[in-house]
Amino acid sequence: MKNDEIALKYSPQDIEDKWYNHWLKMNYFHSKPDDKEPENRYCIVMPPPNVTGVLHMGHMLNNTIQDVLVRRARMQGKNACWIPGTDHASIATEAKVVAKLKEEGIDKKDLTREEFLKHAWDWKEKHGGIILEQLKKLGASCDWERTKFTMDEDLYESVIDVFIDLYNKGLIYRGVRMVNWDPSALTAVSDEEVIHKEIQSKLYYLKYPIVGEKDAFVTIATTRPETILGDTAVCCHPDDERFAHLKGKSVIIPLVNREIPIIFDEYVDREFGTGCLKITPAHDINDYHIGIKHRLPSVDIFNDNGTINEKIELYVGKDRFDVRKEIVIDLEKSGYLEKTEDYTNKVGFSERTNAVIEPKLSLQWFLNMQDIAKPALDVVMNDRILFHPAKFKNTYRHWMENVKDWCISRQLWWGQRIPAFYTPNGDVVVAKTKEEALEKLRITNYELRIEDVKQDEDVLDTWFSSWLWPISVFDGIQNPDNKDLKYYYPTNDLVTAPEILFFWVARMIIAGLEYRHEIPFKNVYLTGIVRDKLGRKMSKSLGNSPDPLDLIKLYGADGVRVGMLLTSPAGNDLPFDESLCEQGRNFCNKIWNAMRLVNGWDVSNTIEQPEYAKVSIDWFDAKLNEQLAIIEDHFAKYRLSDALMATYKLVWDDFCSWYLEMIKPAYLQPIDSDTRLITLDFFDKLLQLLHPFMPFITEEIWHILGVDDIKIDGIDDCDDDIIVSELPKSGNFDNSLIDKFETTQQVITEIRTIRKEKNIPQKDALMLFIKKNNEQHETLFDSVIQKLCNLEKLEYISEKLENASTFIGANSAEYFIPLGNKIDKDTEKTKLLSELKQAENLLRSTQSKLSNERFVSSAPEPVIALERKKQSDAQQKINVITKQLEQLN
RNA sequence: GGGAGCUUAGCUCAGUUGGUUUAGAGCAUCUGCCUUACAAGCAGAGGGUCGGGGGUUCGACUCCCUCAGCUCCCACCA
Repeated sequence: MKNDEIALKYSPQDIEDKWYNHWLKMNYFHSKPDDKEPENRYCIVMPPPNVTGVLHMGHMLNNTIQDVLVRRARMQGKNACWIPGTDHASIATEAKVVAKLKEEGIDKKDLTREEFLKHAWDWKEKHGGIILEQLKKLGASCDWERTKFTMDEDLYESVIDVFIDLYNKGLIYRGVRMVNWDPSALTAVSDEEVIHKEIQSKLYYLKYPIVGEKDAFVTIATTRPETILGDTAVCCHPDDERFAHLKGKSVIIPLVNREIPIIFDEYVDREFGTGCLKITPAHDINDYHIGIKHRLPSVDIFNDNGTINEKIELYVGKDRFDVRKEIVIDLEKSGYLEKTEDYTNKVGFSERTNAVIEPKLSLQWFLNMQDIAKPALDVVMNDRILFHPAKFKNTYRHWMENVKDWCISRQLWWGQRIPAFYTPNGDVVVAKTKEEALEKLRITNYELRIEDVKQDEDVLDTWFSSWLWPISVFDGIQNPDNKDLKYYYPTNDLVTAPEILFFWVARMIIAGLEYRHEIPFKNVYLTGIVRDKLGRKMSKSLGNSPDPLDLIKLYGADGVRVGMLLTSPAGNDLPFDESLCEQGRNFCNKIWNAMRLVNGWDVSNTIEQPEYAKVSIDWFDAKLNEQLAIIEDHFAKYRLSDALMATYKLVWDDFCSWYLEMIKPAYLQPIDSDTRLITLDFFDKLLQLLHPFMPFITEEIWHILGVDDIKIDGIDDCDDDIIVSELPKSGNFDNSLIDKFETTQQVITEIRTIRKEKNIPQKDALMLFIKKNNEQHETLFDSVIQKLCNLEKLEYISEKLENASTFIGANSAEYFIPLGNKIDKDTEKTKLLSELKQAENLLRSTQSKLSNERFVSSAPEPVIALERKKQSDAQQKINVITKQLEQLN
């Protein structure tokens, strides 16, 4: 393509869809098992986003990282597979569906389970997968043919099978748990849906008369006086001497007039309140456990809607808050209220209805985690699974060592329904179908009919399906020997957020070890949270999150990807700022313009390769290989931001600012063909290196600079797309070349500074005279200095030059640029004096070290040698400066 | 209340088992340039007593103690 056909600025909108469709058409994203060895296979399973969700910045970061990893693996010749999918997210999705129905005037309570699920599936069909379509705009190279959904038939069945299996192993049981009951919505809500707020409330001190002792009381403090209706004991600390005399006694509940025992338990905090606690097992989880320990009865005082139930003889049918007011008055009247104090405590509110949450005991399904968690702890502690960054190992261990049983039932309809079946008299069996359940139940009750059998109404926790994800996407639960599973499992990398380390990552490891006897992934890359400038988490409810698709429109997908990755080392939060995307876009444009430069050259086969081009090529070749090794190392350590930054600097600074300036021919002059070819080769390698980060622009430029004779669908040379090209590998390089050029760069910078100070335009040629003061002086890059600084002459001299601007380079070489009357002795002198001061400081610090006996005797030899070299360098420099100063005077 | 982590330039972060410089990078800032690849740019420059204090050491951003501030996780007190 000719330059006059190429846009002056990179325009992502024109090419992104073109290339994405092309990649899809060529089926590059699709992977199937082949005969490659395990080390040449690469697989990531995407953390499935909520099926009805829309793309937010967190997804952008997470999926950009995965795409970088999978594209790099693909270019390393691995059979790379990235499996996408969505999660049914039972709570969130059900809430959305309920809200949508409400808008239509439909109340969930008026629907049957089947009717509701029909609505939910309709919603899923309509909105499900929008998020996956959005990921395509980002450039995500997922194997879309393998897209899964956690409620797909096979994944659904896998969950049921696992439940049955764990039940049969005796690991799943039913138990009582305190749930967060929303008396307004009449449902239990999850911990995540409870908002804790600080509330100004009161602490009521109530007097309980002691049985058999006249006018003797024990005082307890409570924030919820209405719950005395459900008291079944009063509890003190066994070592608390104040209450020692109460052992074996009992008290009367005020107003209720029920006698309850005084018990002793170390749970009680002696410092709080009166040191004496009332026990209400039905309405507090701690009280519940104390109740079990001390075999106390449990008195449930509330109806589901938060009113007092009929079993309680007082205040029946009245609301809990009304009762609180009334009971305080009644207690006071009867003389049982000792005092009230202001008190601040935290109260849970329902996120959905804003009702005060009532802790309520209920029967739930649990998974015993004790034994199955152990191996999952080991594989992380012994580094079979690596966390990036490793600091999360601590948090993981802490959790796994204190693991609690997992409550896996949820009072919802959207999800995998628990395969437990009940008879009218309360017998329970676990079975795959109702028919199977009936069969089992008939063993003891052969008269039972199918309509007598009722399935559990609850569904399983969403995580109980996602913990199987790395296995179930391959149908590995139902088909443990299938080819895909054997090929791709264990997967390589998992990219996710630290917030769900326990909810999800730990449980996947547990499931992997339980069902495959093998870890599910080898590396876990933990991303941070995307925050706004004020440090707040970006969220839809705060409205502080930009729409990722708008950003892509503005800056291009590549620009946004670079922006996301620039400041997000693994495990660190990402303080997002749109200017980061701007930086990404600017980088695209820089690469684009470098392409326009290289693409626009006329080539000559007759002119010889200039000396400056030869050395420049040697230098850049060394630099490239040096940086390739560094970038490979960054990737090996999962330091993606560092890898990107190293690439960024290699392209922008080393290639564009130095190399291209060094080799580019004068205006309208042709370039020799050798230099052009090698430059194109460098460019290709850089594009390949950039491709995982910036897939679109690199594919476009790859084709513009590539051979352009074959065209398919208007696209050049289809067999040779960068996405499937072979990534360059680091090779040997001459390190001394890099060092030598570094001193050259310093010389060039000094000359540019002089030009700037003296206001000499670049087009005015200068003369440079150099006085070597050391045999080590390097002349290799003189031709480059001459070219970049526009020197008409570069000459070595043995005597100092007057009326020249001077500076001192490496090895104390003196550089002179004759400027005639432009020289101002005073400024030259100040310059020299400040350099002298620096050199003297260095000399002093080295001398003090070297004169220290103990330093010389205990420091290792190389350290001392270095110090000696610093000393002699400083000394030499001081001598040179001193002489120059003498001449100025 | 328990646990983990963090504190280096205006911002975001590197700094590997203490000794490669006079502690680095990107962005931002300042100065000069519309120099025919690129003003979404070029060239140059400035900026840090490495949170405070103490200790170990010939030598500390790096190791130990202590104080202060911030963050996250878990559990929540009637």
